[in-house]
Order: sequence, then C-alpha cells, then structure tokens
Amino acid sequence: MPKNRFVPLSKPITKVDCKDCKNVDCLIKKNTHIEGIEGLLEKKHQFKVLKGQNFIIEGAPVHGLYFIYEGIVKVFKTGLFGKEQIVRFINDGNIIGHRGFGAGDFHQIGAMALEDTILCSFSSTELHKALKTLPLLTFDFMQFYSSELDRSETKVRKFAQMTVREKVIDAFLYINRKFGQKKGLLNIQLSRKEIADFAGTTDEQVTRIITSLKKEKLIKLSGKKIGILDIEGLRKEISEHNFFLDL
Amino acid sequence: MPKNRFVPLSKPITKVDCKDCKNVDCLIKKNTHIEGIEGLLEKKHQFKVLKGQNFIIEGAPVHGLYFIYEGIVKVFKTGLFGKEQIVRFINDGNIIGHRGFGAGDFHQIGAMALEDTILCSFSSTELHKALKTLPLLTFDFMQFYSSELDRSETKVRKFAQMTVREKVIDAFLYINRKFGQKKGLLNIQLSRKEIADFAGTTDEQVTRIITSLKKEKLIKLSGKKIGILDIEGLRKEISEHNFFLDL
DNA sequence: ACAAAGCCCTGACAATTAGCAGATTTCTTT
DNA sequence: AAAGAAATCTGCTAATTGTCAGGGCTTTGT
Repeated sequence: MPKNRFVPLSKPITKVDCKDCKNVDCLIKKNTHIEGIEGLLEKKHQFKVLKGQNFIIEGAPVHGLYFIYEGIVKVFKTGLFGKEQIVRFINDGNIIGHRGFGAGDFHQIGAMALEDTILCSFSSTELHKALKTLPLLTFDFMQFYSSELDRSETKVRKFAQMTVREKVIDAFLYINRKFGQKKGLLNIQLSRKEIADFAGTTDEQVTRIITSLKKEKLIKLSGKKIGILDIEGLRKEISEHNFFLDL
Repeated sequence: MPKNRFVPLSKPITKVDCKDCKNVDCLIKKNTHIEGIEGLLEKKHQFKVLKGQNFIIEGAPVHGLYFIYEGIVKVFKTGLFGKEQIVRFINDGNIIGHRGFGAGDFHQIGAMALEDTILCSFSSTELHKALKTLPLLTFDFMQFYSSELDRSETKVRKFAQMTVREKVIDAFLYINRKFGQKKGLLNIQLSRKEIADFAGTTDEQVTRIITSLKKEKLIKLSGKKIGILDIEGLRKEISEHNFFLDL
C-alpha cells in the first residue's frame, strides 16, 4: 500500500454507457433492457480511485451505491483496537456500499481499493426512485442480498467451527474462485495480514500455514504471488464443512 | 425437546386475515394496503407446528416462505459432525425460509420450533408473482435482506474477534433485545448447548461463564430461567466491539 | 414411586491459537 | 548503490479454549 500521498480523492473519467458495459453479471447491466431505467442510467457517475484509497469510510453517511467497473476492492469492518475483519473481496461488476437506500443511513462497512479501480456510482435518491418503481430491478437486488446473506451466514458457521488451517485453506479456495489464476498464480496479491483479516486469524498463523502448504506441495510461491497447485487436495481438507454448496 | 413421537407434521388452523394481523412489523402486514397484493394474501396458508419439530430441513427443496404468526423458532446450519450453528432466533412477525424464490433452490438453513408455533406460509410461485409486480413489497424485502446482511457480517467480525466470554455476553444481550424480560427473567428458555451453538462455543464454556456472571451479579438464575440484572455492566464489557450499532 | 434419561456443573488435562521478539528478506527512497 | 522501512518468517511462551470424565440434579415415562 502506498503512503498517504497528496492525491485527489477521485478522478472523473469518460463515462461508459451501461448498455454497452462488459460486466454482464452486473445487476444494472442485466437490467438495462427494462423500461423506465433510462433515468437511472443517465444519472450514473463514473470515476477512478487509486490503489490504497479508502473510498468508503465506516460510519460515514451513505450518499449512494457503487459498482466496480474495473479493479479490486476489499470490504471490511473495523473492530477492537482497529483490527479489521475483511468481509469480502470484490471485482468487476460487483456492488459495494450496500444499504445505499433510505436517508439517514450510515455505511456499515469500509472499502479500500487494492488496485487502481474504476467505480460507477448512483445516488441514493435516484436509486431509491428506480427501485420503488421497477420491480424486476428490485427483485434482482433482493436476490443478490439474499444470496449474500446465505454466504455470510455460512461464513459465521465456518468461523465458529473451522480450525485456523481450514479457514486459511477456505480463504485460498475462495480467492481462487473469485479471481482465478493466470500462469498458475492467483490474480490478486494480498499481504499475509490481509489474508489473516479475511480468514479470521493472525498474520503469523497465515505465514506458518503457507509454509506447511508449500511443503506439502498444495500451493507454491513465486515472489509475492501465491499459486494453488492442488485444488482437489485443498478442497478435500475442508469438504466435511461444505454440505451443500461452495459459498 | 420431546422425543420423536408419532405426530402429524403440522396442523391446519383457522386462518387470520393479514389485514387484521397483530404483527405490525411483519413485511406482509406492513404492505397489506398496497394494491394488487390481495391475490397473495388469499393464497396464504396457516398452520401449527409443535415444540421440537424440525419443520425446515437443510438441503430440502424450497416450496415457499414462512412467517411466524406466533411462537419461537431457532434457525441453524449444520456443520461438521452434526454440530449446529444457530444463525438466529426468531419470533412473531419474522420471516423464515429465505431464498424461497427462484425454482430449483434448496434450503440453506434448518428451522425448529422452540415453542408451539403458528406459521403463515406463501408458496414460491405466488410470492414470486407478487414480488415481480409490486415494487414496494419487493423493496421492503430487499431492505430486510440488506439489514440482515449487515447483521450477519457484524457477527462474522464478532466471531473472529471476541473472546468466549464476550460472545456469550453478546448472546445474552441479543436475546434480551429480541425477547425481553418478564419479572426479571428472559422470555425464552434455552439449553446451555443452544446458547453455545448460537454464541459459537461449547456448552461447558457457557456453563462456566454463566457461573461467573452469576457470581458477579450481572445475571441471575431462577430454575432454568436466566435473568439479566445489570444490562449496562454487560454492555460495557463488549462496548469496544460495537462502534456504530447494536446488531 | 422408581428408573432412566437428559441436562448441568466442575475439575483436570490437552490442543490450539495468539502474541512477542528477533532474524531475514524484500521493497522503497534517497 | 546504500540506507531505511516494511513485510515475512520462525521459535518460544503464555493464554485461551475445547475435550473428557464424573457426579449431582431435574424431568419424563412407566
């Protein structure tokens, strides 16, 4: 992460029309065809945030909802003594800033760009208007939140029942599903501490487990990057925890 | 909990009209005035389940969504070796059976009545139809899921960062907010194991912590029931963990 | 009323995990 | 290129937590 340099908080950039967007799984893109959504689309803002910028602050008032056009972001909650719990990592097409509805709300999460990231944003009032009149859009949002809820509740169970080794393995598998590998290396670079904050442990434990997994030829290291060598081997170790689904 | 007796899975009972329902916070009741919802309301089923009945089985296909008219239910996920993680306790007016939408879905959670409970149910197809045409209803559902998601993500953080004592205290405070006290005793009776499964620990630890809290005059026991004596004292112990809200 | 089962409590022990400190490596800045 | 800073690794130690086992109490069923 870069230091606190004197940088503008965000840069406006040339705006992409949602109808032409490459992120076909984006909740907005998926609904660009429905009638009455044009008003919302026109009011979209798009801008860039730099790696390391904390563009959503926990507790700050909500002004809208963001989508990632391109980039990688970590979403977290801060706890005791500033220890952060990373709630999820997100990339192209994903939503962030949930609950960007209803006035008087405050962000329950913080967000930081892990790579230079281009964001799309919609104001609460515009979105509000759209959601209250376009049931199909609202339905998609509802389904999104509902599946996120399942995911999160599964994570609660994992945290309660998994060992540290299992939690770290689970984290690697999640990261692999989410970001994939290129040339045998994960397409995201995280510090030991970030992995720990996501898996719910400490950086020392993550280091230890990485060393073991490397010795067991389940993963490999190439510089700072991590590569998963034996997905099945890793899955097997946590398989008893996943009765119904990968979440 | 009673044994497996030979009982009918459920009993139909006289149906209450949603418009007259006492559960004013119920998502359906709150929307009974909107136009076009009558079709859904008419198709409601209402029936009774007995204490101890496991009326939603994890992994079973979803046929609809339930609301609690009256009663208490625990919602859980089963993990390794059958160890269950209680996700939440719910009562009058609450929803259960999330994701009762979209065909081909399976229950991600199980549910068991802790008291004799009267349920209202809506079929997936009917609900689907309503949600896809009534944006205000869908909006309410979306907001519900969204706030549940916040709650759940906060719980993830708590599980990762709290000590066992803090988690148990947090559980008592939650139970108190949710069910309240009558004559100084919590309006719900849970076994040590259920408290443990909710707080993310073991029944022995819960026992130990209850004994300590009793000695410290923070709680009291009267038979099987637990009473909270010093809410502020308890809150203080976990206050550093709650920066923004009680969730 | 009695037996059986289940729940609760407690102590002792074992395993897991976190925290600390120092060495080493890698990255950044000048 | 060298110095300084940051991140990673590793061993050691302490604290926390879970597990096992036994005894007591309460509830349930016959």
